[in-house]
Amino acid sequence: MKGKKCPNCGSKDVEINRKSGEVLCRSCGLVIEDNMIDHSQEWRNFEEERENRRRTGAPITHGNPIDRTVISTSYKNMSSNKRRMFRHLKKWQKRMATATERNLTQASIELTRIASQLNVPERIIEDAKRIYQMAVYRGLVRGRSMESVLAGALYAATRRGELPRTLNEVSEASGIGRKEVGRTYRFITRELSDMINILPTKPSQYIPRFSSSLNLSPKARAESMKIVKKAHELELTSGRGPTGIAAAALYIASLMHGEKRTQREVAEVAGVTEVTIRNRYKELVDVLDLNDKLKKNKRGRRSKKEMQGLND
DNA sequence: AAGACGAAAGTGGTTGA
DNA sequence: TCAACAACTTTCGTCTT
Repeated sequence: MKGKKCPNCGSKDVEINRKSGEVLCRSCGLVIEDNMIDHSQEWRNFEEERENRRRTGAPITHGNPIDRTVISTSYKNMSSNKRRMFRHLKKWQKRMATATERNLTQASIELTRIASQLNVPERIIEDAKRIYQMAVYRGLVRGRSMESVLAGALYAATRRGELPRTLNEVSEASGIGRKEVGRTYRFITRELSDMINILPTKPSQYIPRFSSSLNLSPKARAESMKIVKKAHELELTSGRGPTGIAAAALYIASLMHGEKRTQREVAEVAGVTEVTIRNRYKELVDVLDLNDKLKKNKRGRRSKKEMQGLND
């Protein structure tokens, strides 16, 4: 399988996935060949099928059939009728291909805009682009807005890149409702599960970002990391939302080091409610035996300098 | 008055029959 | 396909600082 080029972007960086029987372009995510598996597509819509195909442009399944089946340019030995027909098909082929390209260009611009609000590193933005492209080539955007799929792709990419943003954050940056982001995220990751795999996030992945949003000292941050680690060892984390655990750990750490933050403040940053923090807080304090340590610092107050830091 | 606490009812997703 | 279920949210009254 050497010398293969991606018909979409021309890159020679092509990968063969033996498990799924697909040939995948590493640069743009296009599935070039898929001989073994039939993922039955959603765009089959019986009555409306014919209409839909025309109205929505290229009937792109995973692997763009237009790129795979290049209509011959040799018109020899054809009747003039046939020739006309073939020229017609050619024209359509070109149109549909450029429509997809335009869509991807537009998406790329939009994605950059959203991502810039979240301080996401370039490599994650690129990953999100690739995920979006795969979604497009598999027809997963149909029935969804481009923005919501982008939001889902970006959320997925931040998780893959081990720098997860919360659903709240992605929702705010993209203007897509939080539930909607979650739904599309779940949908596209399920549909693309053979190409991308996403591990559950860990509370520790949120600590650095949250603690800096809360202006906590490095000492308090290290403390919260310790708490999270212990919680993990004691299996207090399974089935719980990782952001809630991170939030509670930060809250506890803030008390222990005399840098008290209110539950409200921590909840805001972590995108959970105070109730959730209280629940995790209780569990953590019970199991980790932190009661006496907390009592010592109960009078901890903020310095003026810290207050200043919060006002920007 | 602000923050913390906890009960109770509601939401949306997962799971297993 | 449906009901049971767990985690989380919303709302609200009460206690604490």
